[in-house]
Amino acid sequence: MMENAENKADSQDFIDAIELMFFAYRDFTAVPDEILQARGHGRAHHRVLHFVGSSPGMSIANLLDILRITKQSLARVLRDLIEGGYIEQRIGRNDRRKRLLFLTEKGRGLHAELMRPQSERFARVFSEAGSNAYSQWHNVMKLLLDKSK
Amino acid sequence: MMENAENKADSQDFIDAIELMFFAYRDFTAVPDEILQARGHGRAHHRVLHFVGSSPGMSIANLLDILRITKQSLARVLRDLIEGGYIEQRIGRNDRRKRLLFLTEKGRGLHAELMRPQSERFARVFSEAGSNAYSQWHNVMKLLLDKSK
DNA sequence: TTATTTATGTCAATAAGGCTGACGTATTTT
DNA sequence: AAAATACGTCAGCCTTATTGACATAAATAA
Repeated sequence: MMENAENKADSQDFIDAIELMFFAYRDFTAVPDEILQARGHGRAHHRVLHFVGSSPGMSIANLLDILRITKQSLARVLRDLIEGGYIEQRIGRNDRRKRLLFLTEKGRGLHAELMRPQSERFARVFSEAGSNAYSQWHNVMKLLLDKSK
Repeated sequence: MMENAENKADSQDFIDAIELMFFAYRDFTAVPDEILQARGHGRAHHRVLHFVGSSPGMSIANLLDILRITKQSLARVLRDLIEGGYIEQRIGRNDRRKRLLFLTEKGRGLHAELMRPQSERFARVFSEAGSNAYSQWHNVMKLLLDKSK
């Protein structure tokens, strides 16, 4: 590893990085938030739709693990989505205690609508940033995660 | 190393990127959230401390612009921080309507305590990710921001 | 000088989305 | 048969956000 002072992130860079996390997340969630608000849902609904959409058949416990919220908090959002016809539950075949979650046709429609602006944003960003920008960015973001949990 | 011959981000990569934004932000804010909760504050207090700390002397309107919340929302948090002795207001010299915000000594202490785990996290990440990881990551994050606002 | 705009403060009501605690039920595991 | 697991639900509370209305002081425009 090069001890090149110019290339090395310093403490001002860390402050900038902290702020970038805030601004990027704020702007990134703004468009789906608006779409959802118009339908009477919120960001919490988006997250559930997203994870059920990208991992169909996940259990409640599985989803709680990902979201790191309590089952009481999830219950309210999930009830909205089930009553609204976006998500359906099916009893597990192997373990009949489990309620496996799936998007309905309507749910897939909303999920796609919410994902589109974010996918387009990333498509534009990675196209502007150059050919290997994705793998570099992805690598840093992965390292930011808590692996202990 | 090279799994993708074209090196171009595809739609599965965009889904991964969307999830990385969620997980990275969740994990990134978890440690300061715990520190603050133990003192009876929340994430909103952190944001105010952070921006006042890194731009001393900013006005209320300035801070509202950055946070994109209403003044009524800010008021509660700011009152906590002023009454708790973390932030002080000084009347603007040029424009006496403005209330310029500064951290007190106590505020700088808490600010540093909150920033430390996040700085250390970034220091570790960028050290593991290689010498030019910071500038690449930074570039992508900047492109993610809404420039229109 | 008077009128208006700007910067800020504050009161009241409301909502979303978290939390803890407690209890119930069905199902699986021991 | 007993215990653990997966889930549902009721009740109450907190933080952080919202909208709307109104007040005050200071700067700026007419």
